[in-house]
Amino acid sequence: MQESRYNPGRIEQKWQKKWEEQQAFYASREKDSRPEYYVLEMFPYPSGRIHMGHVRNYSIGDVVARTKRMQGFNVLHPMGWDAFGLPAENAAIKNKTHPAHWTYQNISYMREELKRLGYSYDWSKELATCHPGYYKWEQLFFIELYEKGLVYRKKAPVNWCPTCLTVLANEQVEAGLCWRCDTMVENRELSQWFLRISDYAEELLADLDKLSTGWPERVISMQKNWIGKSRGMEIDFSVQGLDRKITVFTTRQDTLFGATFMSLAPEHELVPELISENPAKDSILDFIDRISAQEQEERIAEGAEKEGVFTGRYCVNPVTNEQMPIYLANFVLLEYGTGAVMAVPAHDQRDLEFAGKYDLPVRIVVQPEESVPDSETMSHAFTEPGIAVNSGQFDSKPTSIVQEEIADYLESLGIGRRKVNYRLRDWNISRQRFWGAPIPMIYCPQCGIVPTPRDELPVLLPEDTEMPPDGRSPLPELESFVQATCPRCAAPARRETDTMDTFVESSWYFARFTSPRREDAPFDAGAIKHWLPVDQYIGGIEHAILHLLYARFFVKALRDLGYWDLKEPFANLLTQGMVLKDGAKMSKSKGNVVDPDEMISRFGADTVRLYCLFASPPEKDLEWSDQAIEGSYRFLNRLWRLTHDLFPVISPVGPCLKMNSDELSFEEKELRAVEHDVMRRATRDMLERFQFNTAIAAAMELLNAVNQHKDALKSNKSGQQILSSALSTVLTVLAPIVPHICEELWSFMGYNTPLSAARWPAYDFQAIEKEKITVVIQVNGKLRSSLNVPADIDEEELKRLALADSRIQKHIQGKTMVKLIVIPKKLVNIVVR
RNA sequence: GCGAGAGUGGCGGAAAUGGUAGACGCACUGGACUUAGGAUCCAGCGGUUAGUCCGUGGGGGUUCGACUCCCCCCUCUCGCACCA
Repeated sequence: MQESRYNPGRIEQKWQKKWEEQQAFYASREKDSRPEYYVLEMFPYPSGRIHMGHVRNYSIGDVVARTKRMQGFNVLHPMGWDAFGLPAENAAIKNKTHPAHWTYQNISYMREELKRLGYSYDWSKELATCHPGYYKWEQLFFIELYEKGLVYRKKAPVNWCPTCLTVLANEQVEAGLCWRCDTMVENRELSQWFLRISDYAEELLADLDKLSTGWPERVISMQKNWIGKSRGMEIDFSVQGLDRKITVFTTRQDTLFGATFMSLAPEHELVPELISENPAKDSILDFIDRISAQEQEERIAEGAEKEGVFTGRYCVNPVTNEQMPIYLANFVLLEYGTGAVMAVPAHDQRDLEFAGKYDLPVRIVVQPEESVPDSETMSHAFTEPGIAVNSGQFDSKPTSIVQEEIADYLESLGIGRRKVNYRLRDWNISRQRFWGAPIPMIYCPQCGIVPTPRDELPVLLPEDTEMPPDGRSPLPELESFVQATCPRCAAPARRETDTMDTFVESSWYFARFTSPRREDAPFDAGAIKHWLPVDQYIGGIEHAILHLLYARFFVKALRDLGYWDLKEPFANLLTQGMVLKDGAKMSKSKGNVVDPDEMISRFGADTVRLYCLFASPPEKDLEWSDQAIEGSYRFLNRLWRLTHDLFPVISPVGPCLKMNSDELSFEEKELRAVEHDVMRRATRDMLERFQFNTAIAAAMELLNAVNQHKDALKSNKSGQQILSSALSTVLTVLAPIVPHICEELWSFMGYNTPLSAARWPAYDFQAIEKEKITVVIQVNGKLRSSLNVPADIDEEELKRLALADSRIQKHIQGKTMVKLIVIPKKLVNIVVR
């Protein structure tokens, strides 16, 4: 017996159980001829509880998965856990337990939370990246990449976070602060493992074009920016009195004649030699120490004073043959280009400021066409293109030409080379942490660095260890872990104790989802071919650079290891906006967190899902409102009540019922027209535009129309059928959004196959066509009247009616009609003078 | 500074290709039903008037007609930033 009151708790549990028993969302590629569709949401870190951002992300993904299924696709929709990471270590220390324990506990709690939301995941594909069955393959990739030369170890100045006690990748440093804990990052020298992502810079950049139809412009531009390609030259300058040359990178070789001094990064490798005979050596060393000791942030802070020191040496400008004093300058970065800059003060603002401070010559070599700047008084460098002057044989030519001609000239002399430079650096994946995938390398005193043999993988993370309370990784002191035998010479050796950056795990999990239990290989080749690339990827904009760039790189690197011929991981990307409360991101410190569990127990999962999708379109930020969510709850109650009220007259006729319109009454046609039009709009909004808010609005309109027409229609057979069809359409459209209540009402209406397996109906275009339509009449483009006329009215008749309209008459009387514009079925515009 | 996105009622937001601005919802107002209602139902709801006029950040322009297209400007958000 049906309850008359809407009880979300009861029905949600009921349907979740049914879906699970029936394995309704199990994805198999065997014996399935349907086209495949892979929809994936960014998997969560198992922090303990899901938050509203997850709910929004996964609700969007679930609508996509469910609509695609209804559309006849074989949908893969998996979920898993990005399970390595520092918080587990901190929690383990605090609770005197093992990070694995904390992590798996969180996973089981959060899995239940997700299940309570009714997402249509294929839980049989679930994976956790901290499981040896997962990271084993990551270790294999590491070794294969090492053997291919795409992994290397080098001593490098690294970003060290003193709070997290680990190294951070450049991408993980935001304005000089640790991305995770906002601590000021320090510079340190450490030997680290790097992935050669910079080898793929050009391909990563070029392939962004392939993504331009499926990815947001914003993300593409951020990635382009990050890769930072610039074209220019490397130019050699010989140092006077030393058999050395300094190589610079410049994009403005056309200004070479204006290069009047040289700026080096204080850490530049030639510096010791350059200053070795300088009597003021000590003060120069002091300068270097001072600058090097500066925090990264301080050194590159906006408006930081230009500072430098003269080395006492000169180099020679190869085209003017003039002496250029060599300076060390605080603003020159060792990491970019060659760590050396030819200074052209007239045409570079930084160089101009530096020249002003140290009284160095300014020589104008590019002029705008109209005016001539004065090198004595200029305060802003002229950086635009212009005409070359003071540039020998290149004079009077436009700089764009000079660019090429100087490049040719320097190349012919062998002192310069055209060069493309990228801002993208290699990816440092070493972390001095415990809770991560161990880097599978062995240090042998005789043989050096040797990979762990493949048949010894995985290098297991010890499960019986205790976390040192100071937060350091226990691995270096854990002899049972560290002690190894050299695979090459069998001598006692030591294991690498660094673990991998957790972004490595998330760089390939989407592929593992296609065959997550496979034990003899990372991927099932057939499954890869079948499912990949991900058709629709959904997640937060905060991953626009880090995660998405790494994943793209991994796909290309694994392609080069022979795993697939895939070029890109994610064909389409949807970046959803943040969930805000009181205009700000939810956070514990602000005390504006809305707890999903609490909302679910108050209103039910369907209401929470509905609100998340209705309050704004997916890409925009969503402002959480405790008041507005009640509106969503009210709507579901209305849907429930109306369906029950109509119970005596409704029957399972199917959505968008095909009927012969000629035999219907006016009201019947009206409702039927709304129904089919709503179906049309919902199809467009949900399937093509991912604008669920307007699709929901359409469903609400249809329910309003049912309510409005119900008394007139429920007394006869065809009216009842129209009502039943309209209600069925409401349920069908809303099924992907609020699946539990729709399933319940669907079965209540008498359907005996579940809505989750129903087909997305086709609407009847003719049903939408109305017999009488409203045509707007304008005079000089201003709305003056409107007419209710037959849809098939003849144009001449429409003009006649428009001109005869009394309200129109008033506006055109005594004036000359210049023009009469008729837009069929829309409007008439009378232009008078 | 460079790149991207966005400015529409009290609020969240609608308006494919230029063609009734404000769909849908929240809040609010009035009414009905009720012992009561913060439940539900019905009606109203951009501003302003006597029929009007004004309204999509501001200013120009194109057009019979502009939230939509073009130019200039302002504001906000995000990303990058002493990148040579």
